[in-house]
Parts: sequence; structure tokens; C-alpha cells
Amino acid sequence: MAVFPINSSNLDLSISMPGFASSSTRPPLMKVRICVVRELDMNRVPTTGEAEEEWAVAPSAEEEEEESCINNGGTKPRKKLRLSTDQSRLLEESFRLNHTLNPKQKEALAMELKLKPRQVEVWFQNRRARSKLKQTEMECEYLKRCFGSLTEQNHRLQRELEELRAIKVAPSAIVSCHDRQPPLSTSTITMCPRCERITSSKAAIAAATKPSKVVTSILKLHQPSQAC
DNA sequence: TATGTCAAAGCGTCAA
DNA sequence: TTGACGCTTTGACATA
Repeated sequence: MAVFPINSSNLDLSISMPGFASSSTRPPLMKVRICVVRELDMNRVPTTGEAEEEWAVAPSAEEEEEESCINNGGTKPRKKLRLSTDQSRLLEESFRLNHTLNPKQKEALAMELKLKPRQVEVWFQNRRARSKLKQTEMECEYLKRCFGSLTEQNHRLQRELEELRAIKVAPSAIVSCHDRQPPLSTSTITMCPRCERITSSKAAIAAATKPSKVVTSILKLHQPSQAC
């Protein structure tokens, strides 16, 4: 059973109750005892020292159900329930342990939280959805970073390629890997004129241009000894 | 007043 | 057929 304190220190712990809106739509019955009250935790109990007479009683579960039927039936607009911090905390703890509930767990949790099993079920559904959304957003951020990194790497490789192409290779140094030639000198940068692939040793390339790992691995795949 | 958040409703899908 | 779930939308409420 929920109660409504008038204590202004509780104003931040607020919750709207079905049928008890903070606006002028609040039923006259509530206005009698609550003048500055805002909506608050439906399950909060008065702490010691708080005068019990300052608390107004919220509708029971049955009354709420009845009311929700009325709302669904259609004249009254539906009211928003806001879970208390304690309820949210307990739900979060349960969610950490299990992202889904079996009927027994749902029932038990609902009893503990003084909510309807359906509300617990809905909360878990929405929580799973939020979890998935968060996961998707994280993946999106990760992919964005990957994209940025790969773009940068691509630009770097393009520049490397330009630099390599710009290197004036002496005609005598051009050696085809398709020809049976003596082993290449480590100080010579060569390019296969047939497939236009660099066939120099890693040492020569590294000394000349400091290639990236990708270039190095490409070179590994295309050693002069290998066929084009 | 625009916008974000979130409980809840509605509907389709799927497995038992 | 039924219950659980995911997805989308709705509507109340809070806040800047």
C-alpha cells in the first residue's frame, strides 16, 4: 500500500500514481490532505518520526486494477507509474542475476516489490530492450572508431603507395620476378613490370619508406622467390 | 514549449 | 492454443 508524505524533503523521491496526478486533475479527495505534495514512491513507508497522519493512502492493488480497467475502458487517461528507487534497485539486482524470469521468480519478485507480475514482466521486457539498445550503441561507437582507424590507415597506405610509385627506379634495377634472375640486392627497390608489384626485400623497403605492417605482410606474400 | 524518459499497450512470432 | 518474448508505439511526466 502506498502512501503520500507531505514532507518537502521527499519531493525528489516522486512517483505518480494512477488516479493521482500532480496537476489539477488530482481528485478532490487527495486535495483535502495534500496541499504541497508531489507524486512520490508508491511503496515508501513513513520513517520513524514522520507523523502518520501526514501520509495519505494510495489505492490498493485491487483498486488500481479496477482503475486500470476503467482507464482501458476508456474515459480516464492512463496514468504513469514511476517506480521507486528501492523498486528500481531490486529490479536491477534481479536483472543482473537473470535477464529473464520464470513465472515463479516473477511472482515472488512482484510480491516483494508490491507490484503486479505483469508490471514486473513489462519492466524486464523494457529493461532487456534498453540493454540491447545500449549494446547496439556501443557497437556502433566501436564500428565508428574502426572506420576512422581504417580510413586513416587507408590514407596512409595510399600515401605510401604514391611514395613508392614516385621513387625513380633505374631501368637496370627493374627486374621481373618472372625472369630467372640472380637474388636481389637488399639495397635495390624493384618492381615487377608485369604485375606491378614490389619485389624488393623487406630490408630495402623498410630503409626507404618505413612501410606499415600491412605492407610488410603484403611483401611477405610476394617475395621474389614466389611466383606472381 | 520542445524534448527525453520510461511504463504500458498492442501486435506479431515462436515454441511447447 | 497459450504463454513468453521482441518490437513498435503511445502517453504521462520531468526538465531544460
